[in-house]
Amino acid sequence: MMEEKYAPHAIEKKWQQYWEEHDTFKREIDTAKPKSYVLEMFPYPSGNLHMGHVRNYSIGDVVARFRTMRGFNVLHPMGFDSFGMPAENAAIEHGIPPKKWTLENIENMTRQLKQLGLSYDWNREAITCKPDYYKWTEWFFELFYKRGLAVKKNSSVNWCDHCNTVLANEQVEDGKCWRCKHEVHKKQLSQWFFKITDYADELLKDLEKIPGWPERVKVMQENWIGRSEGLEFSFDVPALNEKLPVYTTRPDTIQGVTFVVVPPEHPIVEKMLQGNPREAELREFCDKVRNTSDIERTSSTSEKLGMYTGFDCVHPLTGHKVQIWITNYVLFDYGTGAVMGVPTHDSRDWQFATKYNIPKILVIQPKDKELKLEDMTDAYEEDGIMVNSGKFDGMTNIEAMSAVSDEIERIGAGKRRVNYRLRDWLISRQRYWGAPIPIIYCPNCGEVLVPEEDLPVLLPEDVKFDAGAKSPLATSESFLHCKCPKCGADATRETDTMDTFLCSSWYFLRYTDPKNDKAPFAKEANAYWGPVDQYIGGIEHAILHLLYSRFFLKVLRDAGMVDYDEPFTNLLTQGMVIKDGAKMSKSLGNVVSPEEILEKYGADTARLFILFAAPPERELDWSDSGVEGSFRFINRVWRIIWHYKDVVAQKVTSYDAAGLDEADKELRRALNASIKKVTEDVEQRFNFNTAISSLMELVNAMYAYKDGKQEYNAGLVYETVKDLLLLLAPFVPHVTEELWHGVIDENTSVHDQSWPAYDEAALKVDNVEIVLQINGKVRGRLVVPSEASREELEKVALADERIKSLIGDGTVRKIIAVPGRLVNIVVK
RNA sequence: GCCGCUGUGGCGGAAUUGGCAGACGCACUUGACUCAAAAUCAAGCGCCUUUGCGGGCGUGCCGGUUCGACUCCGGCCAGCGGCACCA
Repeated sequence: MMEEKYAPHAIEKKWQQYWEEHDTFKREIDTAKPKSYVLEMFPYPSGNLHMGHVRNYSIGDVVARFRTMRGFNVLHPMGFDSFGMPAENAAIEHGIPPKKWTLENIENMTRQLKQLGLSYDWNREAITCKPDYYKWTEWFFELFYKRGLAVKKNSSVNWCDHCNTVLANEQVEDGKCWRCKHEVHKKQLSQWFFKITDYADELLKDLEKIPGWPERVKVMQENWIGRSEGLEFSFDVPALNEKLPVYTTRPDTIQGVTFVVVPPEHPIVEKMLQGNPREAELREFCDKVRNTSDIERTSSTSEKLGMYTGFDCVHPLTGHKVQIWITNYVLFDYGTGAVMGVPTHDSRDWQFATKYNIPKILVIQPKDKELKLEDMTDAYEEDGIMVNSGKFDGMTNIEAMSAVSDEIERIGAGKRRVNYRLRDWLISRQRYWGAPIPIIYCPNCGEVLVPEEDLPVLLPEDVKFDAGAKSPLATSESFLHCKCPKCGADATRETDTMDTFLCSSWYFLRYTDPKNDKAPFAKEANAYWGPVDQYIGGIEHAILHLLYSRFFLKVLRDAGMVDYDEPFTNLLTQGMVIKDGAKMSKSLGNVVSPEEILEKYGADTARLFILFAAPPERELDWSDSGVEGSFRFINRVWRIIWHYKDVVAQKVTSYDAAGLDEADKELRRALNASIKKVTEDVEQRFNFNTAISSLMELVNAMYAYKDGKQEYNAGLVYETVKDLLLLLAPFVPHVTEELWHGVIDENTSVHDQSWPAYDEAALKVDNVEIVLQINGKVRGRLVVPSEASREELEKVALADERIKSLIGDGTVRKIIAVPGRLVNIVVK
């Protein structure tokens, strides 16, 4: 039944069809089995899979298939993150409707995914741009709205001129749009936000609850959230009868304050400008600062500029007058948007004060030397002892931090406060291809939610895509106009859509109950499957998707929909696929398309190479001859099994372990060592590369056995062939299925079998080669019984002729014997 | 500037608890098979030195701990990635 030669294409097509017909990967809740939820980040349907996808999904597939064979009920779904700009650009540039473009791409990519032989339960597919999915995205918006977590507010937001839309903070990289790489600038607009900052503290704290995440991802999230503890207090501005609040993490330096700085955006600026004798000059300066690009303005290397406003405020502790300056180096949207200036203990303030000749007061002295103001060239930012600080003098600055905070709180000038770098998540987009925001604006009732029974608000198709800076949805008359659900008056719809990252913040929950039309998912279904046990994807989502999803889940938990705190228990971030030292890209011309590899070698070779070439977290260097090597290995497996097929056909399924000869024992040892290695590498470490190399060693042992034997032990050969196929099955699912049917059992699937167990006793060898060292240098080798004791080892080592002559008349000071490994003789 | 990761043969990588550095594969060399080539099978393959046996050196660099260090400690260097005027 099996062919003599390995023909990947026919085999792969055949078994893909077989799995589909037999629903091999369909999964239902089964409380009798432990569950495991294995998930790979779903793709954006750009049209074609790239090698990064192949790597991501090959890793996930091995884990899913392995865990299935280990007895888990494995949930392994796939879908498409299918809203977003590229579909809309296709419409603008080529006149293709976004829906058509997207669905065709999904079709093509689904075909490619199926060609890879991935063990997905396609019955659970989730496609975010389909109404049966985005209905629930809209529903979640309403849930957040009702919980006070979705709010429309006017603020300074990131705007991309190229994409004609606003962007979330997380979507601005290096001052540029994450998607089109054009420069982003700030705009004052009224937009919808999700209040992720309400969860800032928990998002930070709960990183402790996910030890299964890579440290670096957690560090990135920690930095992004940017928690800091400090003091917020106010300076009185008598001339305006106002208070000017500032935030500091260094309350200990408060007596060193010699100025206060505000950015042009600060509301107090306008009050100081009106009627100011230098109004024109100051306004010109403010405009100049406002017009510098954000990247330039927020770069720490930019020159610090400022102008004195002519206004002073009063220091809350000393009562001294302090000048108020307008500058370019304060961020309006962090803290209170105003900062106290301490030139002696903050490097930025030092630069500023030096440039404008503002006085400096030293308030901290280092413990080991004495600083003199006139000798200093920069601020002293380290710890020390308080000076020039009245009653705080003599304290360490650490003590002064709390003493000053206490004092400020006592006199009622301010309070301790925690601040975050994290900003609220801007979720509205002035784009067409996204889930509509289910809000209606009524002249009488204001903002009104679309009633739940009217969801989904469907995307209209009669729109103009090149509407410029307003949402294309505003160009559809049929969409725009509606009746107020509360009072029936003529009303209009919100024309912005939601950020696609919102759609992808809950898709892993939908997979647990994908066909539900009463709710986004049933609590019971999710209680069985959730949370995701193993999540696999690219590091580029370290902040964006992985932070939003964590936030989403916490809100759903508070709403009683789920009973756990974190969506992804374990996370594996796979490295990039590179070639010739660089990321594969069209412009470099080093792209290898999965389709050409599949055509030339088939899916099994592509999968095997990608898993063998590097450990999953590291970069993978694509090598054409390496692929060739993987193909060769599969052929080698094929030939050795072809060679043994008649022995296997005898179906001798047992043998007497006590009656084995040396060659038999060696093969049996290789088999059991390989089972152990592959099991541990896949289960505990995801070291697929070393798992595969041990399988290569096993195959090499099968070749050695072939040449070293007159008569095969049929039982041992049967066991070896069978177990080899089982061990290989998660990596190369098609060829193992073919061989399984061909030589082991034509009536069952290799993928329905249990993972093989190893026999510890079979790993033992009778004799081992140990190393003889003198002063740590290898000076000889000796074969000894493997259970030889320390004393015996010492004895045989000292009896060795070569060792004896090398010791000569030196004195043996010490002998270290490690059974099974070495004897080290220390000679003087 | 701050934080993180990575440095091992010609190349990808292995060494899981401090115990033979270089598993496995790629490339290369040789042999068998062949009229020949490819494929396959078998053997060799860190560097220097030696006819050979052997000897010396070797995991980015410098030092330390140890009988013994790719592995632990201290100090550097290089490359990559993230954050970056967050007060």
